[in-house]
Amino acid sequence: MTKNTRRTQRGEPSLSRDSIIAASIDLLDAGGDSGLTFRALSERLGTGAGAIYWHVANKDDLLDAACDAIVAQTMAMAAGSATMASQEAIRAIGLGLFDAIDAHPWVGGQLARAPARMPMVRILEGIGSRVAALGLQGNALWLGGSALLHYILGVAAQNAANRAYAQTHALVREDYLAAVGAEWSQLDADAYPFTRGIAAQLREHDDRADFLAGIDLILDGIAAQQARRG
Amino acid sequence: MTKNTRRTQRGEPSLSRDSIIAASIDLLDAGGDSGLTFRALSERLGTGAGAIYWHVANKDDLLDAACDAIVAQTMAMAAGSATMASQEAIRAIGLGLFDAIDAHPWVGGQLARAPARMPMVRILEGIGSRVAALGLQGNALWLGGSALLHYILGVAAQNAANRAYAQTHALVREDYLAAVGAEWSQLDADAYPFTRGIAAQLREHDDRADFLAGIDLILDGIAAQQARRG
DNA sequence: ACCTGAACACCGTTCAAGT
DNA sequence: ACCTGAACACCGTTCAAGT
Repeated sequence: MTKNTRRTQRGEPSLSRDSIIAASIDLLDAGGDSGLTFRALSERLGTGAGAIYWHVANKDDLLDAACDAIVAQTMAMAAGSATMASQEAIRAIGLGLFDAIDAHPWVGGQLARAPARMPMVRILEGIGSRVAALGLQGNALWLGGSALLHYILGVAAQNAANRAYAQTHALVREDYLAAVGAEWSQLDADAYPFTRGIAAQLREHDDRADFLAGIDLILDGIAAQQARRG
Repeated sequence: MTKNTRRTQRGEPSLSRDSIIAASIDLLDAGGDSGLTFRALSERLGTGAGAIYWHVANKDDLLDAACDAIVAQTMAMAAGSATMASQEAIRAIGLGLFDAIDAHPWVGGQLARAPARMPMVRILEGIGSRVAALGLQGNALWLGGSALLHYILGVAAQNAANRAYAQTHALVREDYLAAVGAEWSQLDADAYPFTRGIAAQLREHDDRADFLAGIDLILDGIAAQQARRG
């Protein structure tokens, strides 16, 4: 993610798709979705806005490539564990993604926005192949894989949104949760008994542990249906 | 959703928050996220852009209110069935939301973007109270409720993103799925065996049935853990 | 082949001025 | 109290012109 130094060797292009993507990731990490603009990017790279369009098609392409760089790296690390049991491997993939989105919250939003593209395919492949190794086939395999995928993407998007909201309103996690908890406590007691009841748990909960528990719930459901089919 | 007729009674404000929200929903339904602008909205309402700011705080407020109008109506309909078994009620809520997002795809994106706000609280309350009725308490209740919530929001966001992508590229569902399937079929056979294998199923699958199967998977997982706890 | 940078057609939001 | 509409500070994207 080092700053691109222009035309380091004579005749070589001063800009490359990779350096543009790396700079984009830096901007997104620093300022969230609104931190990446072609103006900020061209200033950082020391070029004009038009030059960037020679290497990327448009902003969607750029966001997709930035997201894919993070996801590809994350999946490569999580997949290194070939000797793991399938259930363990699925948890490892989930946690790897969780931590990656914790470090790069904009990735969660991008995964929710760009469906069926490479980043999602990488996750699908990682999850799906492990579900297949569990012994599922045909429709059960499809359903198990897509349930896990959608759950993971759902948590990713919500985490990203929570982070973005807190950042926009200049709140740290603690204060953000306290504010939401306070709001929920003031909901109408007849209409929102459940939400009022859990408002207190909001402050103490551990996103990462809860995320893992959700994966286990789905894995248990898969095992139960598998046992029922015999 | 009828066009606001200005100053129908003398002295009455010609604009109202409700009429602004209704017009916003129309624009979002017709043109997706990019269909809602203050310029399009003010033209449709026959006012200036500044007038709208007297009734809504900003665009986020407007999007949130539009989303909440749809979700509130959906939850009110799904909650009408008080005699249902809890598991049935959870499925009914899920399907109600699925169909609402099918009719208003932008709602899925908005749910992913605005965390812990009223639309999400309504869903949380509907789901959580039914999970509580299943007999869960304490941490198990929290985990079960949030797993179902995240799964539902994850599917909602992905469906919305798929629809938005297809609309932007002027594709009908069939052609969109065919295009994605074709892309997946051309992935490297060694790196993406799973994804290549399910590319064919992509065209035949039923989003709605798959969504329901995912809910059942989580409900089965909850039941299995409940049985284990005795 | 690659880059420049001004220009275009948009945005959300503000605000003095009106009624 | 409510509305007008021009103005402001941005966007992403294009494109003639340069090297």
